[in-house]
Amino acid sequence: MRTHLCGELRAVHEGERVRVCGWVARRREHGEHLAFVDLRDHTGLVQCVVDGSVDVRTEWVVAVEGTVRGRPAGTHNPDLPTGEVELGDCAVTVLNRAEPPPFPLDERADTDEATRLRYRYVDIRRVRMQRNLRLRAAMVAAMRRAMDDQGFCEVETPLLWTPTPEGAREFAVPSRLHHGDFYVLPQSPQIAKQLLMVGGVDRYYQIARCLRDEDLRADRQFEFTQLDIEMSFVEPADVYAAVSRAVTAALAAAARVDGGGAPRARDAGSAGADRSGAANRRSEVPADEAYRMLGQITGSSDDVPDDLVVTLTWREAMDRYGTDKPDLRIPQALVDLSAVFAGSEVRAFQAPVVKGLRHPGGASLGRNRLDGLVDQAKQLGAKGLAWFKVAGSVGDLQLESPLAKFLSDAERDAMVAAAGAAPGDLVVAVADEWRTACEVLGALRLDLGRMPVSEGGRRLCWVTEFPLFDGIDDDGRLAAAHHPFTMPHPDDLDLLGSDPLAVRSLAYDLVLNGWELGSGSIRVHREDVQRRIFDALGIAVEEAEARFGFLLGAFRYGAPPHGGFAVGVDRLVALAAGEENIREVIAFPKTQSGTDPMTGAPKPLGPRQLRELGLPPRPVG
RNA sequence: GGUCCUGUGGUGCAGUUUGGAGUGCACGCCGGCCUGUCAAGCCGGAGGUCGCGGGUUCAAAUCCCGUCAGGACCGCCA
Repeated sequence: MRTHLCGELRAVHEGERVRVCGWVARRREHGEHLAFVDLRDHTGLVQCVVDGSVDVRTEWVVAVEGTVRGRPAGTHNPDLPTGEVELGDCAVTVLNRAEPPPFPLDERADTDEATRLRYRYVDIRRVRMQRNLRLRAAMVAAMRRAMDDQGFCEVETPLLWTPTPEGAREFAVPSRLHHGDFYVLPQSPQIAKQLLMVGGVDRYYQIARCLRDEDLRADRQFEFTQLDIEMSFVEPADVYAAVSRAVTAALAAAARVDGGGAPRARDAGSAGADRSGAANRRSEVPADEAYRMLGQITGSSDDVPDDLVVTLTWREAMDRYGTDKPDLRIPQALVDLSAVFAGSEVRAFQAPVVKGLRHPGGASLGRNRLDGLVDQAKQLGAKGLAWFKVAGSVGDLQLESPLAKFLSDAERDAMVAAAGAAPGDLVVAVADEWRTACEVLGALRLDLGRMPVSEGGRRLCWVTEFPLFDGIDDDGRLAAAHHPFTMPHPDDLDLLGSDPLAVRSLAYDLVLNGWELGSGSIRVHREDVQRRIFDALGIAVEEAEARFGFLLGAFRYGAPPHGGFAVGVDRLVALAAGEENIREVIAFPKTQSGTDPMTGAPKPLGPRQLRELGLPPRPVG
């Protein structure tokens, strides 16, 4: 039906008679003797010249047969890759008419997302979505290649799984053959992949769809995709290495797609897409930056600053950034002011820990903004927030603050020094339990320093040694931070009985610019250790058998030491695409309330179907 | 479950603070003109339940209450 793609036509094709197919991006008519039709397909846009009038409209589907020719002098279009040439002597065949699109496909337009989702099939025709979907495909292909090259075996695991009362809420699927019983859709292939290790697969991966019935966010959909990995006979460093190769391969592939490889999706559609705000929000990763990162992550390059990729323990991350997923693009870190205020008369500072944060230039913040910060701190669980505007000059500092008159000169100078503050800065401080103080200031740090995803470069870090347990759950029992099969840190095994909350684990996260890209752990493979963890969690033997029987059973038949990881593909692609939310890299996402404006899902089931599934009829009213 | 933002012809906005006629801008759409445009240009035209419901008022896009939808976040979540 076609001989060429629109976006590939160049001067080398001059003289060739070609046939291209696509959608009418625009039509420019100059009376009855001359008309221009810009034809668009997924590779780009080419100008077709019709000697006469032509009955086509925007978004009609047409085939154009024409002769490639150089454009007359002075009519080249430098905004188009095909701008040196055009199709002349065109014969236009209308393959299908189309109603005017419900919103402009032009990249400059900024359309309400609900409308875009309702007509997603039209939205996908736009350059942005074409580019994002191709970027995603290229990154997934690169990850597959990286895993294959490292000797991993791709295995599919069931979508119809068994309920496991652990972790996230699950989507339930009623059984037609066993009324009253349910399958669930997997939150992740976690248990299945561990069984594959028992099965001797040794190195497993899967581009796996995961489903969690939890409230949606900019970075969370009901269904999302993970590069799921599990490996036998490994230590954490082996997992880091395997994951790093896949992630850096994906980022390098993204750089190639985005940074100059052919075809360049951004050239499709309208000319001059660079002028659009939407286009400017995207980041273009130059290939050399991706390779620089690759060198960093694998440790194979010496000429890059060490802080591009860092490894932090969970405790360090909390202490310095107040979160387990630090955005390292923000230079400010939390500082400990406990020593400064150890003997303070300020009652508010008499707490286990006083932490501070410098906000450069923050002395200019108005009272409203400051009150807002105080409210925010309280909402996050702090008893209050102290703020100090630093004024004066070095050697003669003054503080502007409700608390200023209660501070001694020594305290004032020590605080300013500890915070690294200078006149014109703001210092905020929280006195509380260590974790609360860190988390509150961590949230404020993000609020004060947040930047668009496409700015500030890419700052990857591994966060390691997460706590094994994460406080007390609603039933008064200890809760597993990761999942109950996470291996305790070998140095902390003795604390399992005495001080479980202090036990570190061999669980780790990969974090990029404040986004949690993935997480994993070394798993428990020995029954005695597993029993001690269940003991600490308050899970009786019978209960453990009931909930995880088949896994524990499998572990009795020769479980190798193993561990793994899962990379959030949607988030990785979104970051590479410079998108603020993952819906932009998913073809058919759900809205925040979990609906699909295009299909109308979720919808009621008919009475016959309900009966077959053994479900009660829908209540009326 | 909660906090905040948004909702005005097909699209994107202004108008809402301080109530006074559905007023305006840009794009698109329809018709006409136009032989080198490329976000074509020029002329004309059509198109509105100001998300929905209630209240206050002589009068509501505007103020109040409720509700729905979309989004950001908290809770929740590997």
